[in-house]
Amino acid sequence: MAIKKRTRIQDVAAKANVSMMTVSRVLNQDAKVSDKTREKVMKVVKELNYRPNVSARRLASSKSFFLGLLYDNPSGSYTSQFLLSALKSCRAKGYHLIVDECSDYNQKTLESLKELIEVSRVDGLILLPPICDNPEILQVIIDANLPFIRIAPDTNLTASPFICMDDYQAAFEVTNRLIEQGHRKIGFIIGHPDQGVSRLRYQGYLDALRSHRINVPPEYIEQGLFDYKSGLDAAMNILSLEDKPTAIFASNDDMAAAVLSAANRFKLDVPEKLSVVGFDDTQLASTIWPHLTTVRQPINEMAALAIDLLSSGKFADLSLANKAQFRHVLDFSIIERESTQDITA
Amino acid sequence: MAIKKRTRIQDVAAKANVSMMTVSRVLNQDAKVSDKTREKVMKVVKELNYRPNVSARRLASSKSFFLGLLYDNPSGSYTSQFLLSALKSCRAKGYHLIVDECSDYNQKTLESLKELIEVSRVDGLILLPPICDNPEILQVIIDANLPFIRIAPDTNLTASPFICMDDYQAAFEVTNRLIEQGHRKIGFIIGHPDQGVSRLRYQGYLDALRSHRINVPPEYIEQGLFDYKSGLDAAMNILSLEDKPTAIFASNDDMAAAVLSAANRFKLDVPEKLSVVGFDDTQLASTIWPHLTTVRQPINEMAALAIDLLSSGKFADLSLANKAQFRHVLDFSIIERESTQDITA
DNA sequence: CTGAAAGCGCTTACAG
DNA sequence: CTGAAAGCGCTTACAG
Repeated sequence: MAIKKRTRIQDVAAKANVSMMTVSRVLNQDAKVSDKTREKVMKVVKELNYRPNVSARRLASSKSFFLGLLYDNPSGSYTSQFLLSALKSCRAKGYHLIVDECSDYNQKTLESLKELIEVSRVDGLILLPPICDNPEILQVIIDANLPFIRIAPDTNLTASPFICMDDYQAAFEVTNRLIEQGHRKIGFIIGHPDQGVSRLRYQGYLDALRSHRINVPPEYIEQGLFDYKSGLDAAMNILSLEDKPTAIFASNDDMAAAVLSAANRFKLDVPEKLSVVGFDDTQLASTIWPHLTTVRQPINEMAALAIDLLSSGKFADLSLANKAQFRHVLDFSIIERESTQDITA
Repeated sequence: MAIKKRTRIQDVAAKANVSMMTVSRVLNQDAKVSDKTREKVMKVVKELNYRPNVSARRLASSKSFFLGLLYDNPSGSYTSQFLLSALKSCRAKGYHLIVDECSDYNQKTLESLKELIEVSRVDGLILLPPICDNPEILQVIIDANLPFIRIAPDTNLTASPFICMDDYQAAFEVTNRLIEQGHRKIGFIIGHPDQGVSRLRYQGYLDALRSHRINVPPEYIEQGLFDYKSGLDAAMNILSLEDKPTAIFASNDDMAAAVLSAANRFKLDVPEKLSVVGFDDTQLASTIWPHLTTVRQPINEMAALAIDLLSSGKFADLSLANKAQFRHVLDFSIIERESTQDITA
């Protein structure tokens, strides 16, 4: 089979009657090209369907066209969904994503990170929660003077631009929704104490209750760890109470799934006897029965934005001074499914 | 901050008193180097912690050091687990993985694949089921004369080396286990008809019953599609029967989760009144309650092996003549959890 | 078995 | 605003 030669920058230059340099400048958004030349070049680029050779570009330039993604928990569907989106965005932008797992945080993690910076020479880094709040890791990245973006960070909010959703508002609204549906006795399972979103969701829940002058007994509130087991323990405690709540809001879907199981053990039909709300809208939410009412996180959008910020030179301008570019709060939505019910009737 | 210069092949060559070429040969496993020279070079490589620059290598050589992964279903935890492992293995071998989604199979899919081959110039491809059985896709890859490995293929078994587990044997054994536990009335939910593993699992179930001379009424067997909804429909049908089974074996975990929900609706306690078995040991299996008894697929091992075969030059030797290298059947294991119970007592 | 030269396809740095 | 030269760090192809 004859192997088709890939179009090179030279081919474009020849056909457009300019030098390679000019083509290179056009492609790299260099300002110093006349509009006329730029258009001429772009026309040929499209005709020839030219796509720069990433390896040559990487070799010649100071940029590596690698981006790194650091994550903690490989099993979470949050992580894998984010990863898939990030991979897709990177490919579209001619970058490659290097993924590094940082669970079991230890000295090796830091060495692995340093290798990512020094050997792979990533141009930028994305940190998922909760690794994005680890001070030692942040310090290494800051020392290397590397651009990085954090997803839903909790601390050091001025250390880097970050992307998040309004966890507080989402929890507030979904709690409000339960109240609208007639619920007054609403239990809550708090998320993992290491994650900032846990506090935000908890506060949203509390404030929604307060704004309706609803008091909730302390036994209705349990600490969880974002996993199924902790959710089950918490739910068993709450549902063992003499005076049971009519609804339980769990800080993520995994724990909400556990609430479903606990309700089952207590022979409490969901949603007839107990409404259950989760958070995240992971795949689990529409896998278990009844399907969970939950809050959808814009995971794909977060990933795409992170890659976009890091790959487009925009990052250089970012600073605390430039607030608008610094903090990105994306929209969530509340998904009502079969696990909640209006009890005003 | 002073940027540390990366060690280059020249640095190694200089320190080892040989030419760059010799270092290159040692690193690329070229046979024609004396043992003495090889050792000398390797010693320096280790001392300097030299790691070749992938981009330079890629640019100079005919290999791209890119591997492609084609998958269908992005939401399956099977897919994401495979992906994560493959990513890890690739990085360890100096390769990069380009991931391409082929769901909604259409003309665009083929074009995207051609781009992967012609523009990205992948050195090899991994196909996940069921895309690995698509004849048009296979034809494109074969025409391009590209090495590829399929995971759990159903058809065209001689078209490429493949990796799988013994789905038949696993289904046989897990059904046997149910029989040992006293179950005689065992329902079954078949997997998606497009996937070869569905038939293998079904056959394993049938043969286990037959080997114990157990007859099962046809109403105990339902067709599913590997998703929750189809599993729910199937389970509702089976559990609506007057003479209910004491156990249901679903062809994957998602459908087994649905059986749990259906049992719940019929007020059948699991495992007291109904034992439930899944397949795959995805995260879901240990998330829902009760935790599922299921078959663990060696997903991580499959991914690592696929990358290993494609990245090590071994592939060139592979052919039908070399059977041992052609068909890789990895070990499974049966995981017993809380969804099954012995009823002989 | 080992090496000197050329080149992969880009960008950097310097000119004009 | 545009271009000619040099070089990124490797490997291929050719010598010896």
